[in-house]
Order: sequence, then C-alpha cells, then structure tokens
Amino acid sequence: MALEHAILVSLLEKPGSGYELARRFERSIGYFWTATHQQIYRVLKRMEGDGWIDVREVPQQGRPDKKEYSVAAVGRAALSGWLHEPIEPESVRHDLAVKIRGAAFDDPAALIREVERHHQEHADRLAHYLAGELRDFTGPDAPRTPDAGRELQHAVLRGGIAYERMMLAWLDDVLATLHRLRP
Amino acid sequence: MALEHAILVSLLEKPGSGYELARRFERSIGYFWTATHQQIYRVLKRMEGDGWIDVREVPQQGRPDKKEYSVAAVGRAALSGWLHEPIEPESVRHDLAVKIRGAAFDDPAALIREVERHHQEHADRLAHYLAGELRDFTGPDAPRTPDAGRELQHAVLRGGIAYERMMLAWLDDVLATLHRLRP
DNA sequence: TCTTCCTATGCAACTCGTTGCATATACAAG
DNA sequence: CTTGTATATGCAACGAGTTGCATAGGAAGA
Repeated sequence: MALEHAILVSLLEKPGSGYELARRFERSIGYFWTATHQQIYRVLKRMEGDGWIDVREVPQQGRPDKKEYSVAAVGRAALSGWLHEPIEPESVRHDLAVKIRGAAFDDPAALIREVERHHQEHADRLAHYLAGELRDFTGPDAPRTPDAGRELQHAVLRGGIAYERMMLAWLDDVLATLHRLRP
Repeated sequence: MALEHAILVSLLEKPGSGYELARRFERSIGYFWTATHQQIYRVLKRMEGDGWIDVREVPQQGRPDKKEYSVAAVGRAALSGWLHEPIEPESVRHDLAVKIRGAAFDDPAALIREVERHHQEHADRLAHYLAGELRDFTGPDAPRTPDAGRELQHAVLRGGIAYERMMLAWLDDVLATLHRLRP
C-alpha cells in the first residue's frame, strides 16, 4: 500500500495538517492518488505511532488549532526503502469499460449520455491540469530556477495531461461506435 | 461495486465456471478489471444466493467436475438497472507517480531501472493487445459478420491499446527527464 | 515413483477503502 | 439569531480486496 508513502512525499514537499493533506489529495496529489480525510487521519495516527512523522500543535487565529505533521528520520528511511523496492504496474478498474461491453445486452444508445458525461468530466480535468501547468511550470509567472523536485512534479503532471487527452480521444471513438450501432 | 456486474457481462458473453471466469479476468476482462479466483468464487456464491445466476454441475473427463454458471432473469435485470445508473469516472492510483515525485528526496537515477521495467511491461501488454486485435477483429481470420457485441468489445480493446501507447510515450518522457537530472 | 503442473473449488484472517455520523470554532449572510 | 460555509479532527461499521493456506483428481516427465 502506498497511501502512507504518498503522504510522506507530500509532507516532504511541504509539512502540513491532516486537513491540508486532504485538500492536496483533492488537488495535485489526487491526480494520481485519491484519499478521503478519514483515511488520511487514520493513517497519520499510525504513522505517528510508528515514529515516521512528528507532530507540532499550531495555534491559529480565526480558526481551530491544527496539528502540523512533518517527516521524521524514520519516515524518510521508510520512504527511501520503498522507493528502492520494485512495484508492479497498477491494476486497472474501469467501470465504464464494463458498461460498454454490457451495453451489447441492453440498449447501446442509452449509454451515449453516460459516455458524454464522462467526456465532459475528463475535458474539465484536462483544462484544470493545463491551467496548473501554465501557472506552475510553463507560464510567465512560473519559477525559472532549475529544481529537480519541480521537474519531477511537472513530469507527473504531463502524465495526467496525456492520460486525459487519451481518454477524450477514446471516448470520441466510443461515441462514434455507439452512434454507428444505432438503428 | 462492479465486480458482480463484470461477472454478469462475462457470463452473458459466455457461461462458464468460476475457474474459467478467473482466467478470463487474467485475459480480456482483466484489461480493465482485475479479480482473483478467491474473490470471484465468493461473489459467485452471493450472486447465486441472490438468484442472479443459475448453476449447472458439469462432469468432465480427465479433469475435476465444474459448476457452470449462467445469468438468470434476475441477474439480467440487475445488470440492466446498473447500466442505467450514472457512475463516477474512476479514481486513479499510480504508485509510480508517487515514486517519481518521491525521487526528488532520494536518488532520481535509482528510479531509471524501475521506470524501464514498467516500460517493458507496458510494451508487452501492448503487443499482447495488438495480437488479440489482429486475431479477433482486424485480421484475415476474424469474423466479418456485423455484431454489436463484437463492435463494443473492439472499442474497449482500442481503449486498452490507446492506454498502453500513452503510457509508453509518457514513460519515455519520464526517462528523458530522469536522464536530464543526472549529474 | 516422485515431483510438478494444470484444472477446479473453497475457507479464514487481515488490511484497505467507503460511508455515515459527530464534534468544535469562527466568520459571513440573511 | 439562525443558517450556511469553511476549517479542523475524529469514531464506528461495513464492504471490498489481498494473502496464505487447503483439498483433490489427473496428466506428463524425470
């Protein structure tokens, strides 16, 4: 399982509270790893117990206090160990593909609206990624200093962009196929 | 959850035993939905209990008897209901992306071998998909009769092919980035 | 004959992920 | 002054997925 490792990477990039982590998982990290706040809090507890991360109570004004987590030496070592372990390429789970093959035993035309919905969702994600790329990497306000961390973040983001573009092209293909199958 | 629906689709395409389903999940269906035989047997039990599928004991020669499952009317209705429900676009989980961003806090060069391994794996999958496409859809021995089911299966397979091609291009991009970051 | 592999089915324990709910502070809008 | 929204943390129950193990018949080869 890699949630704990995703949290370690995120905390190394910038220390933060469980709440802040949950928001990062809705944004940048969520591009390739999803997690809810309940999951994050639970894992943070365990990681703290294992000495992977340190906590610091931070009083705040105008909002509740927070617990700011940062990576301890043990956690850094654990991440390093995991980074050097080989991992298997991810297993895929595409509900939509199941539906498309299932449509052969139902009304294929009824699936068109659903596929169009997914198309819209992926178009939105692509726009969001491209805006982030412009803001953080390729735009005029993006930092110009060479930085391995930023380079790697950009490479991951390019992966997200490539994925969304591929999905949009494929969904167009699926839509054309569904229209062709209409009476 | 869609495992039960994936099983229904597979059984509609062709009835079979739990063992046969497990093998299909290693092959064609596994392109977009993975499941182990333990999981499949467990779900088949529940589906049988719910009246979604029928069982037939089939004695075999030279090998143990098997239970052949086929979709019952209730199961067909359940699938139809699910097909008409909207589903959310899948949530992604890319261990490799976590590793790439984590490499900023470790040795980026150490990741090159791992990325190359993944590249090889995806190249193998692509070759496998392309061979299947040639055999079942575009080759000279493929059936020529128009069939909605086959059309949709082909569309899903084209999605797998597009995915693997996208991954290969992105992994090339990542490799170039990692080489650029070397001392 | 012994081992290994393939077919075929299944249990039990455990971990992980999801869903629903609960609590508390603070600010802004009505 | 109540309602809604955002911050901030958390529990409990359930459902899904993974891992390890167990059983059993038959075929193929050393």
